[in-house]
Amino acid sequence: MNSFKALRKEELKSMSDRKETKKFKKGDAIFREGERLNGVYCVRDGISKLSKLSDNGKDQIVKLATKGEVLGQRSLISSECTNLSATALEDMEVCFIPKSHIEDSLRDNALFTNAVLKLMTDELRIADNTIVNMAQKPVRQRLAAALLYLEENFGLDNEDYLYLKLSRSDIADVVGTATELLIRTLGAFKKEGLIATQGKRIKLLDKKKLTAIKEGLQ
Amino acid sequence: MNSFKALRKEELKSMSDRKETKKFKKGDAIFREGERLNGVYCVRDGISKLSKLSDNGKDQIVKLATKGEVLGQRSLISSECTNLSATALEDMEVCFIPKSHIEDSLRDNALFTNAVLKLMTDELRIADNTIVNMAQKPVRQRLAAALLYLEENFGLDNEDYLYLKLSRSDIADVVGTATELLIRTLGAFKKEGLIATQGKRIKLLDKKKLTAIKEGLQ
DNA sequence: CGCCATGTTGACCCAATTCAACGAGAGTGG
DNA sequence: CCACTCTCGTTGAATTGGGTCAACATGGCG
Repeated sequence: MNSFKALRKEELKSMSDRKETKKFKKGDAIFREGERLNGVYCVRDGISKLSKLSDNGKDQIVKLATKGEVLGQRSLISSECTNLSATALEDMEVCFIPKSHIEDSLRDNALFTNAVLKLMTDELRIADNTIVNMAQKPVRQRLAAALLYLEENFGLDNEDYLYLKLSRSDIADVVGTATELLIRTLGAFKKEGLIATQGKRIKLLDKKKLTAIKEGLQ
Repeated sequence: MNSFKALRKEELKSMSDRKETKKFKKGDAIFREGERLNGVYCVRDGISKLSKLSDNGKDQIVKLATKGEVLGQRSLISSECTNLSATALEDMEVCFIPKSHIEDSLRDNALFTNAVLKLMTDELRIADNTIVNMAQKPVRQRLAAALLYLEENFGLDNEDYLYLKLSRSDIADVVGTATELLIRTLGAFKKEGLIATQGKRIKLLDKKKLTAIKEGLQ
């Protein structure tokens, strides 16, 4: 899933030479909506959220990006300001790859370009599906989907709780609803025995039923 | 906006030689969600909708594609079944370009690949914005946005009505709501003097106010 | 220990869906 | 040319879903 696998050895070496490794603390902004980037950020460790502020002042999380994923490539390819903000959800280690490197590889390395292209088409498919979900499905279904997604992509900690500990309001921003309703819906899931919570931590107890809910069968 | 501009003359010629021109009548399916395509469709004339069926049985229109736009390239690049259905909204003329041609050009013509890549990033930005709108904005705002979009992209007929005459339920599928609410919201706009209607035809009367509504200022 | 951010709950209100009914135009077959 | 039916547009009323505001709890952290 990492387009950088397609880079030739020399390119990789040349990138490693020049790359800066930056560290971000939990909560730090990697970049903000509307900034002009002069490179991309490749996540070496930690998890970040990509979000966009709506007119009404609320954030919508569009994507969660983790190790190996690249932030900001879109803005770079279309040479526009960033459409999204990137924020660290954990302490992160990120390496910065200057614009010129990416441009060179896009021009000279067809394998790389095709890998990026494939990534984009995958993201586009996901985005289309998300549009349908947001437009057509109630919060209960979207929350079930989000919880399963969090387990699928970020796994569990050593006590079987979801590894990624999002704040309630971050989960609400993923689902696209108000924090209060998110909490109430989590409460409903708990009452139904689908999840358990301890503080902000969440454990999935009945993935079958959650899947059924996600698909609108309950 | 057309990635085919980046094709070399020989490629274009070779494509023209082999291309089949297909005609579709209003309402015809060009392809359906889940089909496997062995080529892409380039719209020569007419307008089509790209839509996806949600679990709950309702359609969501994700994109409207018109002259010069290409349908099905995503499925082809990621070699998957189509994620969306394409349906003719008017009588259409479409030319089919077989898979092998696209693959050849993606392999050999970096200019073409980069053009497609740029297209994808643009669509991805639009998709992200749509996600935020669907998740965060009420129907009234989304409808105002949709009407302005229809004027912007498809223009007016000779009586200043929106050129593209969508059925109420198609507009509802663009906005992501039920037909009844769509009609009521149109009614509200009419009462406020923002639009006029004659049968299914719609005329925008006050684009400033519509823009304000779209942005959540009213 | 106190403070501030976050989590939680209740109550109220508005937005949106749903079901049901009716009207109007567009074929279609008699 | 007229019923006939079918789809589409429209309206009403009932119900549910979701958002908002306000209050209060809790829990890390200086």
